Amino acid sequence: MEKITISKLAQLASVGVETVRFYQRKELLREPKKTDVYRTYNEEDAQRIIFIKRAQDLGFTLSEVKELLELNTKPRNTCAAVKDKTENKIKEINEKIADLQRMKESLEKLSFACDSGIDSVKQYKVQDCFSPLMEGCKC
Amino acid sequence: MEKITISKLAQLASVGVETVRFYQRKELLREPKKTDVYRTYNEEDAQRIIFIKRAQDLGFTLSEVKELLELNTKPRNTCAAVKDKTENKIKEINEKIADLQRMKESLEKLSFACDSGIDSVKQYKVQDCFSPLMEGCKC
DNA sequence: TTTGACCCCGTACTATGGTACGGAGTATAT
DNA sequence: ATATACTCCGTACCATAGTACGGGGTCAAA
Repeated sequence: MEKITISKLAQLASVGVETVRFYQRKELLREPKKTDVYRTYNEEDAQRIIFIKRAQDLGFTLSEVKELLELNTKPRNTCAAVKDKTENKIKEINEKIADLQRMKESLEKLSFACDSGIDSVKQYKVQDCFSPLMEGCKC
Repeated sequence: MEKITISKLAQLASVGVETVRFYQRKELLREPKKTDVYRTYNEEDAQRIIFIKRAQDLGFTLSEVKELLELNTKPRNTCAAVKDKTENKIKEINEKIADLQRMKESLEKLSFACDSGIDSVKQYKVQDCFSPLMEGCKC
């Protein structure tokens, strides 16, 4: 098995070398032991970076991702604390999904309006179109 | 009806005055006519800002939000073009929802593992926990 | 042994989305 | 008429998430 250098790791995880170094500075990724002069990584490191990227795509910030990653790796986290944080993240995700669903419905309405011709689209103002997003707003 | 000044607008939309000015510079918000020396806003301006904020929360960048807002306001947008952009946004949203759903399932697994006690949680490594997120990855 | 590709490290620069600051004018209440 | 609160404008600064750069060391093949 070949040694995984930083550039190989970056390649495996589809990020830049600088991004790997950046994640290490931010303590999102461990600083691997230097067997000789150079750092040697393993597959878990690659998986970790891929995880970070995915979570980021879902709208989590790097510090939130860090939290997620630490949920079950820090020994001081009691079972209850882990469950608590996890449940909070689930709630956040549920809210995001609900918002996206509303947004989607609005866009579908707009798309449908497009089928009936330009005039009906013109009548369909932004504020009307996205009104489900504005629910509960009294301004 | 009272005049809506910039600070009132900011208050209505729960943002800072500087944010309003920033959105104007970015052309996300119109520069209102100055009836006298000061700018006077209306309720639509407030709704627009609230919309921007909501869309942002869903993971849209300001330039994406701008696109969304321009979907049906620019007269040059033909019906077909509007529909096209709209459909693309719907696809994006569907992908985001699917990702969030997977993430949620993973977190629910973790939460469930917590119920069985600390040992099973400890055995539940990050990479295992979030494995649904890693599907289709061969590294 | 030298050339090219890679590594190390620190520092600087970029874009996004604001936030703050400072000097000047205006509006209003006392 | 003067305080103070608000407006205007430009510019500078901040955090986040990288990206680039430059000077040096190392390694492996020709």
